Amino acid sequence: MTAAGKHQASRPLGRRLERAGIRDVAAAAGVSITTVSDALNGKGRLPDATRRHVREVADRLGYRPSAAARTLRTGRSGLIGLTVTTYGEEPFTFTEFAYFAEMARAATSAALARGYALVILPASSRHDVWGNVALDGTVVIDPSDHDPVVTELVRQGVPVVSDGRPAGSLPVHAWVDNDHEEAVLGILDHLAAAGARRIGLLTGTSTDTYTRLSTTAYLEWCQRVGQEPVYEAYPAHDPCAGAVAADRLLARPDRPDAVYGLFDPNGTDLLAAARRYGLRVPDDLLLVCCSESGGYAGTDPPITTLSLQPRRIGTAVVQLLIDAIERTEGIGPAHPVQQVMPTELIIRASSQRRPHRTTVSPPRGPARGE
Amino acid sequence: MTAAGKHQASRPLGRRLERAGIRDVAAAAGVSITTVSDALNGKGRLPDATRRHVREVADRLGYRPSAAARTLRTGRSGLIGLTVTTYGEEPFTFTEFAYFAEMARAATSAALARGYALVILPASSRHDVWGNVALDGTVVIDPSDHDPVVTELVRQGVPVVSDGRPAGSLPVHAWVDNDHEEAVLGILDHLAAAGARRIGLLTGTSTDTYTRLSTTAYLEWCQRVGQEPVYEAYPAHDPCAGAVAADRLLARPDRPDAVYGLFDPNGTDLLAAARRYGLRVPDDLLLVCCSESGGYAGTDPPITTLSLQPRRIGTAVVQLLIDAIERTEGIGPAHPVQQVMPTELIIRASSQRRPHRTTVSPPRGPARGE
DNA sequence: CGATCTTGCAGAAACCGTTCTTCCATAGGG
DNA sequence: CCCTATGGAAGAACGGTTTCTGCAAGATCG
Repeated sequence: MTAAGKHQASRPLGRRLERAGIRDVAAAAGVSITTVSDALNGKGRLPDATRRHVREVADRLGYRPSAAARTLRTGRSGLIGLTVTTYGEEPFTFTEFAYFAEMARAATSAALARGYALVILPASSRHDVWGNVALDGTVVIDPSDHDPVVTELVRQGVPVVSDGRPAGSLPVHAWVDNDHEEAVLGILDHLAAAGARRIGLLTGTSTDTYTRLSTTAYLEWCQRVGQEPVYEAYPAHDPCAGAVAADRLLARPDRPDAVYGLFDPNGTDLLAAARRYGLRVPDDLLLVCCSESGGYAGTDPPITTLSLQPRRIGTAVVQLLIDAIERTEGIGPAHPVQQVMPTELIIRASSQRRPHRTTVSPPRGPARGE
Repeated sequence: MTAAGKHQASRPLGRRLERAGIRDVAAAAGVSITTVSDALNGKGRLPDATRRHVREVADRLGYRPSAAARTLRTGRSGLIGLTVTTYGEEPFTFTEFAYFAEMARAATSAALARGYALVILPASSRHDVWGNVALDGTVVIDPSDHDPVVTELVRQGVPVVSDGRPAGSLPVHAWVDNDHEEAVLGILDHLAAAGARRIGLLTGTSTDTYTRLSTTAYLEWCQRVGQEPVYEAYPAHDPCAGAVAADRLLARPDRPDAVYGLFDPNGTDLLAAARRYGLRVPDDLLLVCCSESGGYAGTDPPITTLSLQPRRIGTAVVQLLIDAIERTEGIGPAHPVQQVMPTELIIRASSQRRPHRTTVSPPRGPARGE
């Protein structure tokens, strides 16, 4: 065959120094390329002797299959994108920082455990970067209303799973989120039970679902229990604005006697503001904030925090995504899979008026009666 | 030509649905594949009319060049690995967490700005993951003594730049680090100037260069000024051990009247311990810790921190790496490029004995005299 | 007017691992 | 004894891009 002849002939001169290729292994082992591939990937029908021999030769030659070639042929890169909606030009959000870090960590672990690696790709990336990397799927943290990148990806058939329920009609394949309403209601009830009469809220001005759902839950709760809402909203991506907002909240004439802060730094912000106004926590002011930072166990007083459990979420998101990727590339379910994860309220001194009275419960029985 | 004929003939049946390839664009535009490639990459000698036409057709077809194919051909993936030495099984270190997050953020930005994306790849990853992704280079944070992954990468000719000077004789292409000795000496002098008589150190048991250099600097300083060293070392990756070590340090009979903590959580750890022993900060105990957390501005009292400037380091590391990658693939300098970055001491109340006396400096002149 | 240079574009090799198809040989069944 | 089933392995196609080579035609120059 002319084609074959030409191909063979051109081989030697095209050979560069560089690493050993599959051909070299085949030649060294005295078998065909196919046999090498099959032996290394455990695929064909080969006697164990051949398999062992090929593996040994490959090892000796320091053979590493080319990731690029494999990706080209199989259409799988083993790469998962991790996207964060950005405020401003920085690739990550400042506000949910500890959250993001924890979540990313868990996601990385989970992906690695299944043989995938994570690529950090902020939504605001130059478009060419998105085009230049072959992704098997993408995790989107807190997708914004009609994220162009996400829509584009979905249109191209790339599986997308979001952390946080998608706003608008973003066609993600699945999402994972906390039950934010329930979490807020739980906190408000907790504060009310601790004796709060007027609970304030420190919230954000952005339109993401977390902020929106939490705020509405607060407003509804107020309406239900007949309390006038007392809240301050600030641009959550501005680290200084939080301190200012906390101050404003405590400076109000209708000053709350308990506050829940939606963002991580709100705990210290509020604590500092309380100190300025001579308010003792928890005696004059009960405090809770949403944070993943362990630092709140060591403040004076320790502050009750709501954990969104980013580790669980990160793991779940990646599992869902990889499931979608590996679901024979076939089209997934029409409706996105949705998974709601629990939150955890870590109760510390700042939200308990009585100074740590250990209540001994009765020996047995459902000690429910008051 | 037989070869050509065969190739052409086999084309139609191999065609799958899927996205438009470069061939489709070529056909639709009525030009050759070469022309399409050149037009899109601005490479060949083409009249602007052709270029525009091809671009337009490509746009209409929604053509996206295949990243895998490009990588295969050019040998460049546009991907940079970000590796963290791990303690335990988690992919990142707990202790330097804020540091890591900030650093990663800056590195991501810097990489993106130059058209690269970052892949998170813990050193402890399953080996197959490392093999399955084509990296143009790798950033290694805090490389351990003889990291097998790093040596392997270097052997393969992949550029490696490390954050933190490499221990042992790890053959990295470049490294970036702070001047840890100078930083520690600066802090000790600062504390001494604030009236400290016996400065203690909260340090780690691990052998990384940061811990080692900082500790030696402390010991040397002690020897120089004739102070008996007072320190406690603990496994820095254990979040609880820090609190215990802080407690031990302040429980000692030769209790220090000033402490520098090498790790991020040490500030709160020490503050809590001081509170337990009834020590007032800064009156009875001066405090400094190394941290990137802005939270220390809001503690009571605010704590003086040493910032390692992870943002600058992350940026520098990536710049160095990409320079190495793009240096015509040629062999870089024999000696690794080394770049020492400044640290910043953010002085707050915890390390100043006088309660914030605003010293008005004389109108002009080098007011240096005492 | 012929020779050389430039421009505009096409052809095909190369990249490299996987997969599809084909082929051989041997053993077992009819 | 022939046919088939199956284990074992080889060969070629494939994927999509870049890049090197090279060919025509028009432009320039002597």
